[in-house]
Amino acid sequence: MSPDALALVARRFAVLAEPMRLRLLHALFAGEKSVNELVALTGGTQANVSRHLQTLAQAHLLARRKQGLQVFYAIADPSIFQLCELVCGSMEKQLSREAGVFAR
Amino acid sequence: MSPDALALVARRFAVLAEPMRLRLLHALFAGEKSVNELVALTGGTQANVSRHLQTLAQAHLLARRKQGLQVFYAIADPSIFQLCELVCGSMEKQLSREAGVFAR
DNA sequence: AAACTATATGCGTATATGATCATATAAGGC
DNA sequence: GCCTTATATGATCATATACGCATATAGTTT
Repeated sequence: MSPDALALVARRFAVLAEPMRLRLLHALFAGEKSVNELVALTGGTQANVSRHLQTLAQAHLLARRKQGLQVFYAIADPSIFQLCELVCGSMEKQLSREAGVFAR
Repeated sequence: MSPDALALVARRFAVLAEPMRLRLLHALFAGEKSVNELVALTGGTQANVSRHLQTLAQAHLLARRKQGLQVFYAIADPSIFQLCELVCGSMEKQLSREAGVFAR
């Protein structure tokens, strides 16, 4: 495994390592949304949401589509879905005997 | 998705977002190894390797086994293998037309 | 017990990155 | 052209964390 490849994989994980970005991805699971919609759905500030969307787009996880005044973002890398399933599944197992954070 | 759950998933990704930790996981793909072996394999300092191993163990990704003077670490969460396959596969697609970082 | 080996940890520093505020850019309506 | 709306970005601050050095702990050998 070359150092370059390692750095790229690490970067990919780092992009996924922020709660607000996970919130945004989760909100986009249902389909394409505008920045304003995402601001409303996540409860973040406009500036912060915009920045995180840019981070996700630069990582090629989101696609950006401009239409008039609005910018629409959508999930561009379907492997995200499997990734989340995998991680959530693994963590449910780990926490199965502890408090039911994932339960409800 | 509760904020608690999001924070936990984000934490899981953060643990995987460091090149040295990925190096250690990669080295452990072949099976259990002592800290000294991992120091030799990764080229890191003993202190740094020890710290990263602790981080991975606290995240329940590695199991720790003490035997005499040595401590052996091994992959405890098999979902790691699928995770890496998934991410690497996704990135190969993304980079397929660019420089062959993953090629060789 | 003293010396040695393997591993872990406290501390200081450098760097990265997230949040906020204010402002800039871009596009549409008047 | 001017005003409004939607989004992006520059500057700053606060926080997190990786690394290196030195040292502590645990276990072995003699």
